[in-house]
Amino acid sequence: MSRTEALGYIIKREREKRNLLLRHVAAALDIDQALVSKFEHGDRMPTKEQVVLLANYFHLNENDLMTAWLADKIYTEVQYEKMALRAVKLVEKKLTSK
Amino acid sequence: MSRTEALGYIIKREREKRNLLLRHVAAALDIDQALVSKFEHGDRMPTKEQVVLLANYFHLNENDLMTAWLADKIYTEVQYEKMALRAVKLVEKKLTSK
DNA sequence: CCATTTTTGACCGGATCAGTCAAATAAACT
DNA sequence: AGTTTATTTGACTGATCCGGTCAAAAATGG
Repeated sequence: MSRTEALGYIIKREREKRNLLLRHVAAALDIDQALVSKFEHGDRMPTKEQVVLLANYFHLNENDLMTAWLADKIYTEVQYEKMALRAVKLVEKKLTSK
Repeated sequence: MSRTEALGYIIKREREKRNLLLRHVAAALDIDQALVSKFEHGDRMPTKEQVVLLANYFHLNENDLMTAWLADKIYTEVQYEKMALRAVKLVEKKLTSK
């Protein structure tokens, strides 16, 4: 139970919109349905490959979903850090000038 | 040999400025001197506790060094990702509105 | 050269994390 | 109510990641 996950919200919303069961998504990714549930709740992160599969399966823009996934990973890493915002801004600067 | 590390540059510069040997820093942190060398080259990351020790040892601002350390960790995670910049900006937004 | 310092590679142990299974809980339907 | 189906949760596992060490190799410099 973590609940900070953008990707989780996205795929859960999409799944419910299409009236699909966890089992269906799980079959498409060839994983346990419990794992899909955990993706949606953010207590397991999908692999990069699974993000691509999820995007295809739900007909979502791959770059958008990948961005959400990456952002979740970063956020998880820095969320309790006092210097989080400064660090993120520093990285942004570095990426921009690359 | 990675060379993207801000923290590594900082402590190496500081160490040389004060004419200290790796062995001295290593003793202060109670670790192998090889590890300190790797910190400087960015192929091992110090722990959070070690960052504090390094800041104290070199009389550097702890928040500054911690920021560099965090930024290095983030950058390492996203540097080869196409969506890195978008993700980082998203995290920044989330941190700002927290 | 020789002594000292730094760097590098191989390896180890612990932590982390995706993944599974089964039990527990929650929805949904009759 | 009870029953079935769907979801969530916890415990556990195996593989990968990463801090750390040691010793050898490569620099540095006197």
